[in-house]
Amino acid sequence: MSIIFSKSCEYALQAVLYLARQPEGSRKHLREIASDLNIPYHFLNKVLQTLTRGGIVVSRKGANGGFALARSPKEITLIDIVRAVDGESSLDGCVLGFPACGEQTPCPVHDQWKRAKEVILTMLQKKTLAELGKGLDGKLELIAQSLSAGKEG
Amino acid sequence: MSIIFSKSCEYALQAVLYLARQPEGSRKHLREIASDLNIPYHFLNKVLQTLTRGGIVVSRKGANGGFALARSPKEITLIDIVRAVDGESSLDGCVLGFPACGEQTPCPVHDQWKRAKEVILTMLQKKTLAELGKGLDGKLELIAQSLSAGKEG
DNA sequence: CGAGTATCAGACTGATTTATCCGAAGTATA
DNA sequence: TATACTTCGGATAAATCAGTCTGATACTCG
Repeated sequence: MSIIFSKSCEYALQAVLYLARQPEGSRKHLREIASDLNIPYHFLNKVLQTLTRGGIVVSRKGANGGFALARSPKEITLIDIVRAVDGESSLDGCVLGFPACGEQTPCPVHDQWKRAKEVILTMLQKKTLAELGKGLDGKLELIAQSLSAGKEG
Repeated sequence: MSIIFSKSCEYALQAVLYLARQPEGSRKHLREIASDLNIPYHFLNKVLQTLTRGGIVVSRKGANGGFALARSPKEITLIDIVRAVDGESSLDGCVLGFPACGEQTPCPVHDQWKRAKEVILTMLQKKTLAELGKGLDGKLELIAQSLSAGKEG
């Protein structure tokens, strides 16, 4: 299982990254997203509902329906998705679980964890979806390929 | 819930840190550890059994029994405990959940996550229990105090 | 309007994690 | 040997997470 993020959150991040790479104004069907990213259809359904309620994506029912980003990929960072899915405080709390850990009574790794957290937060909020998407032109396809290859084998 | 570590692992880290602060050669009862650290007795029981099997602590049954570190606090780092409880590969895998993420086909945050992972690994293996314990003389007691105060209030 | 399509919403199942309980087994002391 | 004490280990329950299913709702187009 993943570190840091729940499965729901992983799927959400993948799906949003996927939508960010679509031409602006277009919509993608749940069916297509799930199949391309190899995510269980019904599970992704719920995740996308959460993202819709969270204002990250917009949805449209019926024929010609589907999902699209609610805002431009230039205005969304990964932390927005994490907050919408795993909640606001998923990065708070003492990493060793001491309930009273804080600046006055720090746990043995308090300062070091603080530094690690900063690196993680930077990772999540420094770049927009647009910038992240650019860096991997063609790579998502490669990932998807090796992915489905692994499924068949 | 915690990032990175399971509840079992958190408890294990707390308990081992606690044992590292006891005079060498002494033993502590499960009852006392659980009460001091405010950890569910029966659950900590299981965790300490795991640590015993993992060679982190030694146990002794019966009167005058209890738990103690298997080695000197100078020879144990936190990563040893994490490995014994959460398993070897708890820090592996793509943080976004892409199964095919790697050096050839990196996910959008692959390099940044790599850096974060290094910071975390350093945190876990750079200092020994002895060094970690020294830094917080008296502080664990403070933590425990505010902890039980919170329980009563 | 009616048919077809696609998301929405909630209930449901299964797996894993967390937490609890209790009898068995080992140890010290008298 | 008897007794008290403490960990060991398996069974079980509760809670959370992951994944599945189904009917309702909303939209498009003929």
